[in-house]
Amino acid sequence: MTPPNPRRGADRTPAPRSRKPTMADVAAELGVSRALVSLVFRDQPGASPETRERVFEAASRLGYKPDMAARLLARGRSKVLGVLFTARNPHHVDLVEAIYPTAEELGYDLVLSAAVPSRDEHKAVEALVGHRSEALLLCGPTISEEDIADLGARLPVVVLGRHLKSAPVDIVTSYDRPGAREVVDHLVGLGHRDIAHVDGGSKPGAPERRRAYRDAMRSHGLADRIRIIPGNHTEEGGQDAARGMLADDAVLPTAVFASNDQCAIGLLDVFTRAGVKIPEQVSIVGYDDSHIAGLSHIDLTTVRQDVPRLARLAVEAADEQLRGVREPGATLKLESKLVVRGTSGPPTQR
Amino acid sequence: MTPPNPRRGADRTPAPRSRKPTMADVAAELGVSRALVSLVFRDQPGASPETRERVFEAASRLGYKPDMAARLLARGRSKVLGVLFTARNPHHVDLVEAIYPTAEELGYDLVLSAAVPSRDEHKAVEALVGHRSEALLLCGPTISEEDIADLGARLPVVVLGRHLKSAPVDIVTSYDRPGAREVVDHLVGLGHRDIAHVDGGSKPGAPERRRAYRDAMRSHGLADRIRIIPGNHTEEGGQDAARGMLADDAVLPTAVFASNDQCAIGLLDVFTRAGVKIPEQVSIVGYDDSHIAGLSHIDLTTVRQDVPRLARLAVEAADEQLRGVREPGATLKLESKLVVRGTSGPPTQR
DNA sequence: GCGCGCTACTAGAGCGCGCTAGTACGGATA
DNA sequence: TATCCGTACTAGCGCGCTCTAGTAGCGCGC
Repeated sequence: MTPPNPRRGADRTPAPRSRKPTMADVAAELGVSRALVSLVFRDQPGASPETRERVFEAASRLGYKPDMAARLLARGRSKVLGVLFTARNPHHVDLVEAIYPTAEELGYDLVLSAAVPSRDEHKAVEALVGHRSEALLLCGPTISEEDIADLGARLPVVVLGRHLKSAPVDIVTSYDRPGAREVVDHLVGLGHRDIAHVDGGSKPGAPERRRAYRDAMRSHGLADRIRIIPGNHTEEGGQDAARGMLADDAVLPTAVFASNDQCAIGLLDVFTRAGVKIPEQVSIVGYDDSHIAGLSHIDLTTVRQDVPRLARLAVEAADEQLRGVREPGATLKLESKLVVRGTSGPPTQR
Repeated sequence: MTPPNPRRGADRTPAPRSRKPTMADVAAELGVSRALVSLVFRDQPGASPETRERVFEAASRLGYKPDMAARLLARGRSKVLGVLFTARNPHHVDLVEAIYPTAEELGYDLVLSAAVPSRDEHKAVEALVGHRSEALLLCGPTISEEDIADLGARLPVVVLGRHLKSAPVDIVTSYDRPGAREVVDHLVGLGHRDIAHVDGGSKPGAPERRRAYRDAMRSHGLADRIRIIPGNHTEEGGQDAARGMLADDAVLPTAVFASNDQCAIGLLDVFTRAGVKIPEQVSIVGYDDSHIAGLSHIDLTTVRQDVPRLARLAVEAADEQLRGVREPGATLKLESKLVVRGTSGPPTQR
């Protein structure tokens, strides 16, 4: 007897609750075979309507629920999609919400795994793979491109909101250029010329937005006004950037385009607190239009990504890879568009 | 041949990727038994250090990862905790973040299931059970007490942040009375007398907070100033309540105590937008101290729940139930405390 | 020299289910 | 009556793993 498991029973039945009923229990109850019960629960042809009725009745009477783990194991296909997201990122939360309906429609079950401070993305992804996800949907993953490529070699992977040079995975994201372009157009149209950009470092989407900002500024003849302030995609990043700008001897820009909404909110926080009037003294524009941006108290001008379609395309891409109808490596891009709210307005004269 | 599955192979191997290696592959590679590989991966005694080394080496060379589904099936204990949360609720997100470390410490794996608009809590819970969760942690569940009791009869359940009269489940929550008491004390101390409460209807925690507000008001001799405005635990709830108060002919209260942070933020939104100065004209206090409340732009005075301890106690409670060391039905309550920030201040004279 | 206990390992059943390849049977066709 | 077909069902293997009950081999004391 091995010390860690003195008695099988003690470990197998943790609480004195009644054992979960299985398919065999239902079959025995009705005096039929397991296979028949299985047919009924899989909604496959081969059982008479009366039998189906009886099976369902007996099952609910016994409290039988199909066991996913066994089902996954027995089926070649698990029909489970693993979703990695960052708990703190409201845009990711929006994506997760939007992924559910399409997944259900295509017959997939979802397993979520959150990257949180105490648990990095590697662990989160391992958990998903371990739970037999057939494919992975990664919301703005920050792990290295090599790691993503390795994952992509093992199973179908769809990356949301991040560009990759060359990984055997599908990519679903928004065009950054038109969005950033619209932001700069909007601000220039309001009369701004000193438009700074707080970037997101190397976070997903950030390099592209930075580049798009630069291009848009140049095309407005504002190349000499390009000002990029290092930041990242968190409130803290925005706060730090704002503090830096306030401490700086140089005058404040009249408008700041942040790399995402959280960063913009961080800017908003520090500026408001410092008595800087928004948008009179400084206009602020974010990116993502996460649900938090629309709150009227925040009321952030931002670039809306088409979250429902992003989510739908991502799930469909995963499904296509799983069905083998095409090779991985597709890149799908959606239009995004400016949503003007209260944090942007014409600059006041100095 | 059944039409839905023309060829087994076609359905079994969705993509032309190489089959996932199994324990048998690792064992064959080394010329040992599967059981030995199993021992090594479970970190059980009975294998020599050299063998362990060789097993790990071969496993990583082949890209072997243990298959959870099979492991869950074979093990009596799955060591999986199912966590239900509401994606949109930042306090729930905080809880999820906090649950991970303790779960890991006690050797549990987590499966998350989000309740989102298109997918109610019943479905989310079924998914958790189907994925073989041994126990359920429910963050502020809104399903009926009967449903929770039924769940509790099937497997260990721990409810966070909601009181229940009589269900065979563990409850981990905060004392509402001292928190609400502190809020009212604080506001009264600042000079407020017209302190309204926007409640959360029947949402988890709301009835208790409402009652605690009433009691606190009474004990300050402000029974005649008690004013309860129907709301709920979303931004929209707070917004509606604020609009109602603004439309009302009666004068605004000088302070509003909201049933949770999201509701408070909704109030903040509408008031700010209507030109009501916060906190000069109206002080606003929330409840939960979710990470969003601390943003300096929101800077909400609120009641902090001890999220890390709540999370730890919840996981420990689930573990205790699973180990059978006690019957379910325990109620654990933690202290919570007021965090004074910028949305509360002395009332101005009228 | 023999049993003893220990370490290092293996055989094989079984977890709950899905799926292929059947069988049994009633009725239509030849 | 023999053949064929379709419907309603069943037998039993196998998914990848865990776990109990072993066995083989080795040094040890008496």
